[in-house]
Amino acid sequence: MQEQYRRPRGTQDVLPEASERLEALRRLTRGVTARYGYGEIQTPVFEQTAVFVDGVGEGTDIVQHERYTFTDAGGVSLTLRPEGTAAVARAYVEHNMATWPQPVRLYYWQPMFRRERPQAGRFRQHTQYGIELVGSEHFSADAEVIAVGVRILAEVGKAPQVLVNSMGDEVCRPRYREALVSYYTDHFEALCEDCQARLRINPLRLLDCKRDVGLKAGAPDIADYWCEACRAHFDGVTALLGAMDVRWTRDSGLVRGLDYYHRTVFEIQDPALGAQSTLIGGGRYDGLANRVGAAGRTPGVGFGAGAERLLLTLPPEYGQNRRPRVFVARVGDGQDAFLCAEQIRRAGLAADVDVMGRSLKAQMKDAARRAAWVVIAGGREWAEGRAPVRDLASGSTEEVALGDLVGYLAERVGADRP
RNA sequence: GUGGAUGUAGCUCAGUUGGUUAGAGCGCCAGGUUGUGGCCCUGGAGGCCGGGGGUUCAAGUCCCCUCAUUCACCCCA
Repeated sequence: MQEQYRRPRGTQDVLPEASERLEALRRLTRGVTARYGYGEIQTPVFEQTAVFVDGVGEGTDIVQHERYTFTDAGGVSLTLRPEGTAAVARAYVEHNMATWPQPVRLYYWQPMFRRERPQAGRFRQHTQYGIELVGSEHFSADAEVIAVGVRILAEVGKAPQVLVNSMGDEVCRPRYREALVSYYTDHFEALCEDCQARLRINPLRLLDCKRDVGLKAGAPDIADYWCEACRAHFDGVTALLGAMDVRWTRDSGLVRGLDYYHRTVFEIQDPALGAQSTLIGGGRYDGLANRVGAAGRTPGVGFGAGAERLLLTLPPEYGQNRRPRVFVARVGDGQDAFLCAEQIRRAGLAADVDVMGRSLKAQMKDAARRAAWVVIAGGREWAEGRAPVRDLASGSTEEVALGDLVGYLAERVGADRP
């Protein structure tokens, strides 16, 4: 086959079935989030490039290699949104949300763009659902955010395991970082190529190495370097998780790649996904708002969840509640059928009608694929004020007076009406 | 960006040591039933065998390049 035009690499056409799944998930997240008091925010698909460069951090992969950046006709550098938090922080500052009653609870459901090499569960455009709890420094805010993530997964039938860690703060992180660098510098020769680079660029990520040759075990643990405040914060968060019966484990190697993270970081994974196992990832970002122009200290916690990735872990029937529809089959010229379908729709039910000019037999065949009930319009019975209504599941046909037709169908299609 | 695997009909695949007009199942359309689906039967549409180049009398089959998909690394949702 000759295909001249193809969708860009790593993007997807969301066809009706997938669309329904996505929409079902969106409804679910919206419902859960609303119960926790979060309001939706929608930010532009693109921002001034500086929002992400300053917000996410110059040294991160996201801004270094994965940006979709362009210059518009006015010479302004714009970047397609690669992640949600920096944009929300920008909006928080721009709209003076610091003057709103604190904390401010926001959630978003938006497409994100990163120029990565696609693979299972990783796309160049994906939909991310995320929440941000801005304005509270208290550990219970972290626990609430994690609870929302756990709740979402529980509602789709998962019993999630939460990985938590603390990256420390401006007091203790530098001390730890120093210890880590000195430890790995002593073992420089044993490090893989990537890790030798990490040592310079982002030493904390050394802990992430998957080709570790046993160095990790002897590496200093950040928990031993936490200052009193960070330790208390971590204990507070995990105590609340425990009290909620959330299964959590501390992962001393869990570090997130974005510069704005501070103290709590967490991930919720699903091993079914292979390499891209992180369903939800997030943490606390107390300094972020300042990076994008906030005057005072504006703490915050949040997470992002990949919608398509989450869908990959759900059974195919998720979100596929096929609603019974009514099919109006045509006998004769078709005007009766066409108008009958209109009547049914006006009553709030879903109805299909043949627009192919097919034979009755072909219409029946078609109806069997897309409907649960068939009304035959325009024939002998119709002329006498009745219509045969066939139940495709049982195969039985009943004749219904035209005046009662809509009511008859409404009663049977009932709760399944769209 | 790096490495591996895979590209034949809408889908899943077959195509023998390179050899005439490239096949199957499912799906789709129509007919068998001038007014009735699911089973069955018959017929039909639909392929420059991902693209380009090369070797050969001859290439879906061999070689090179390229593009795409996919898995892993990297990174992340």
